Amino acid sequence: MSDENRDETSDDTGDGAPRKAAKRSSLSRQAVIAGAIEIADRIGVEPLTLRKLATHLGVKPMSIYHYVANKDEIIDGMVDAVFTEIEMPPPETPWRDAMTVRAHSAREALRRHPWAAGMLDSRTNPGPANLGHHDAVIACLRANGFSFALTGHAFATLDAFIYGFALQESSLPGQGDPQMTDLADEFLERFTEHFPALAEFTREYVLQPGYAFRNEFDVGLELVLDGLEARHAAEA
Amino acid sequence: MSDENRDETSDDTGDGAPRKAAKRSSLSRQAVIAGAIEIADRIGVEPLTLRKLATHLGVKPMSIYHYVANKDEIIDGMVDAVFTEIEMPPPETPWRDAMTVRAHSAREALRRHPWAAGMLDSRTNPGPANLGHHDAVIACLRANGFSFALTGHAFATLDAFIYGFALQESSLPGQGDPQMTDLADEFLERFTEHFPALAEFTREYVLQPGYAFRNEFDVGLELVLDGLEARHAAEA
DNA sequence: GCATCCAACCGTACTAAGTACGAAATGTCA
DNA sequence: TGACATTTCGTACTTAGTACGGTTGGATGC
Repeated sequence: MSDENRDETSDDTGDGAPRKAAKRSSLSRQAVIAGAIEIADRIGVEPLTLRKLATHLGVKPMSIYHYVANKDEIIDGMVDAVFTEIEMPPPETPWRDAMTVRAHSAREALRRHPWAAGMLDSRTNPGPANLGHHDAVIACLRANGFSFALTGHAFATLDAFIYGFALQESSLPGQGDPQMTDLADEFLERFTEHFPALAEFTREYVLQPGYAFRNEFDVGLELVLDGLEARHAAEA
Repeated sequence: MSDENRDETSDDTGDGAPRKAAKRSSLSRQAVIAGAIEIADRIGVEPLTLRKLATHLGVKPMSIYHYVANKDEIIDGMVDAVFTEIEMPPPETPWRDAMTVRAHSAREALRRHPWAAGMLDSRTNPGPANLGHHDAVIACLRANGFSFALTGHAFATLDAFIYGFALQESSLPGQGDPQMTDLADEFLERFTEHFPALAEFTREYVLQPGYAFRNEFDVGLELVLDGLEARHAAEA
C-alpha cells in the first residue's frame, strides 16, 4: 500500500527517457489506464472490471498486472489522467479570467468523465497532474496579490463548487432525454401533494423549454467569483 | 455482543404498502440500514459487505434479503437516512439564516458520514427525505420572494458547494492527525521543486497552527450567500 | 546458429462477495 | 393443537480480484 514510484511512463511517443524498448508489447501502463477510462466513460466505474478491461485491450486479465499493481492503482491513474485534461489557469492573465478558464475546463473534463467526480474521495493520494494543476492555481492567485488566507478561501470554495456541481450533474438523468418529460410527469403526479414546492418548481421552471441544469454552472461560478472579487478588493 | 433492543417504531417506508407488525422480527428494514450506516461510518462504503452487515446484525447474510431487495437498495436507504439528519430550513425565518442553518446541518451530517458525499452520483433515485428536504429549501426561497430562476441558481450553487466541500473534506487525511505534519514534511521535501507554489502555500499557511480546512466552509458559504443576496436585491 | 535470459503474457485456481432457491424455524390464530 | 404465514438460514452458483507459476519469443553473447 505504500507506493512511491510515480514517475515512469510519462513519455507518450517514446521520445524521451529510453525506457526498456517494447518487445512484443502492445500494452503499457498508459494503454491500460486509457482503456479503463474509455470503458468507465461508457458504463461507469463500478461496473468496470479487470476482465472487461482485458477484453477491451485484447489481452487476458492477468497481463494487466504487469503494468499496474492492482485495480486501485488503475483508478488513481484514471483520476489523474482526468486532471491532465484540465487546462491550467493561463499565466499572465487576470485572476478572474484565469479562474474562469480553468473552472470551465475542469467542468468539461468532469462532464466527459462523469465517474470522476465521485472518485475524489477515497482517492487520498493525488497524482502529479492533480498536484500540478493546483500548484498553478495557487501560483496564479498569489501572483495576483491574494493573501495566503484568501488564496485558501478561493481554492476551497471554487473546488468545492466545481466538484459539487459535477457530482450533481452526473447524478442527473440524461439531459435532453426524451423520456425525461415522462419521468417528470410521473413524478409530478405522484409527488405534488407531498412536495408541493418542489413540484411547482419542477413544473413551472425545470420543465419549461430552454431550461438546462448545466447553465446553472455559469451563474454559480460568477456568483463565487463576485464574492472573491469583493474580498480581494477589501484586502488591497 | 448480542444486544437486541431495536425499538424502531415499525413503520412502512411511505410507499403505501401496509406492513404488518413484525412477528418474531428482531430485524427490520430500518435496522438493516442503520447497521449498514454504522459499519460504513467506521470502515467506509466500499468495504461494506452483506456478510459483515449480517454479522453486525447478528443474523445470517440471506436474512437481510427479507427486508431489502438487494445491496443497492440498502445504499439508497443509507443515503436517504443521512438526509433525515439534515435540518430543514426553519420556516418563518429570513432566507439567509435559514440557508445557513441547513447548510451547516448538511455539512455536519456529511461529516458524520463521510462516505455519503461520494454516493450522490450513481444514486439516481432520491429518497423521500431527500425530496422533502429540497422541497423545504425551495419553499423557503420562494416564500422569500425569490424568482424561479434565482431559486434555481441558489439551489444549484448551494448544493454544489455543500456536496463539493464534503467531498473534499472526506478525501483529506484525518485532521489533527499527529502524522499529518510528518506527511507534510515529506511532501514538502519531495515536491518543493516541482510544485513551488503549492509547497509554499502548504508551508506558510496550511501547516501554521490554527489552520483547519473545515473553517473554509464558513467563508465559502458566506461568499455564496453574499452573491445570492446581491442578486436577490437586484431582482426586487 | 544456438543456448540463454528476461520481460511480457497467460492458465489455473483460490478467495470473497452478491444473491437465487428452497427448506427450516417460529410465531399467530382458529 | 394444527394450519398457515412470516422470518430466518443452508447451500450453492456466479462473478470479481488477484496470487502463483508456467510459457513465449525477441535480443544477446558465444
